[in-house]
Amino acid sequence: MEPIADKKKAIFESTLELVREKGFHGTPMSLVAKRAGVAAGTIYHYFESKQDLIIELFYYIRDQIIAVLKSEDAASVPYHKCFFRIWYGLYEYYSQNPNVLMFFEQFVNSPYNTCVNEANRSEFHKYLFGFFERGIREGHLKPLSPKILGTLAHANIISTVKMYSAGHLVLEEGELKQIPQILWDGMRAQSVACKV
Amino acid sequence: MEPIADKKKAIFESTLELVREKGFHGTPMSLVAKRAGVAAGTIYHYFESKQDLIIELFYYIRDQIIAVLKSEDAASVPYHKCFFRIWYGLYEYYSQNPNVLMFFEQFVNSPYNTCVNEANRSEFHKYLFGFFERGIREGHLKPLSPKILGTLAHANIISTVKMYSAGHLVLEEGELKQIPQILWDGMRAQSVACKV
DNA sequence: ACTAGTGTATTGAACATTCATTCGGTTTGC
DNA sequence: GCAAACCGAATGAATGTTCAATACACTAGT
Repeated sequence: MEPIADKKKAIFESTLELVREKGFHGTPMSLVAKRAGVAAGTIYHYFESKQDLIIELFYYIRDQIIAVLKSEDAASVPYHKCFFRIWYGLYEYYSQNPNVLMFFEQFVNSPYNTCVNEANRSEFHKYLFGFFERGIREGHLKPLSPKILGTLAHANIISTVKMYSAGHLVLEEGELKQIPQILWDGMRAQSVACKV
Repeated sequence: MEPIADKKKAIFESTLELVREKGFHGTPMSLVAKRAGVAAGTIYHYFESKQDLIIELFYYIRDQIIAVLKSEDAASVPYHKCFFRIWYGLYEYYSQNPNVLMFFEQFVNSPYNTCVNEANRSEFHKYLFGFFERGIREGHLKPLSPKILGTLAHANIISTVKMYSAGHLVLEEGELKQIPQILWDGMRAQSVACKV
């Protein structure tokens, strides 16, 4: 994987910022160009069209998120610990990259999402679901579909970050620790004695 | 609250469909008009601008969702039961109105969301958080902020519906029952004996 | 070392199109 | 007969994209 050309990266970052500020429809190519410090025509040297730019950008950040996932997952670490490490890892990443989160959320809820073929979209899911598949297999988690557990976990993280960045969340000491705990308590294999 | 004029409702429904199909930026007023069976100018009789239309539409569906919430919440029903009733109620509503869900998600992740003042946005939250406040007060739920529990619960419902409507979820018998159960197990006040 | 040559990167003004909005006129309901 | 509802072609601004021209990087030949 060769390093991304400077200008290409600048165009990505510029688009990320603008989409957060103004949405897809309020982000003209002329502004993308200006903020990236390039000419309008240059964008079309790297990308076929606006749609192409946005889809490529989606892949670009998808790979970053996968990297976070990989860095926090380790078969040598106890599963329970990995679970929390991944939770915090993604939480940190999204918190520190709010542009990414907003773009991501706008993207997956927009018709662009259907432009991405299944294989590419689920590259991220492959890793996420794999982790939960392991948890089920090893008996740490309730025996549901890994897809379900993975999706619910991710939604949990994302909505926590959104609360935080919207300023709705007073991060009282320990409150941040209890959120992944809710998730864990809900998903972990219940001992029979606990049935209410 | 007087009943909404036929044309106005037609414009709302048309916009809902189109936003799902093509996103905000791919939804021209001319198409909204055509699909609603009205002239372009008529839209401007009911709404000041496109932005106004979209924000009004947001209120329109917000009120529908509040209605679902109210219809499933009843102080006379045991809390635990209400919890599941609300979960299924919203699940059903979003499942049967996928346009609403898509619009809602696009809206809250877009800059339009910042056009809505806090009081209006949180009209829905008022009811949702109120329900969780009660659960905490009565000792059914973990003593976290109602905002946190409410937001996590809603995210849980929404991502379940999205999984379903994306076709990723094989609704094996009982699998749908386990998802709110995960939520409940995570949020309910843990009896001390259960600590692992 | 110098030149000519070749392909890539970059520019930004110009173009064609799209789209939100307007407005003068027409219909409808009372 | 009047006001509100409605129409839809016209308008003007905004925007994605193109393209002819320029700058740059690199090689090969002398």
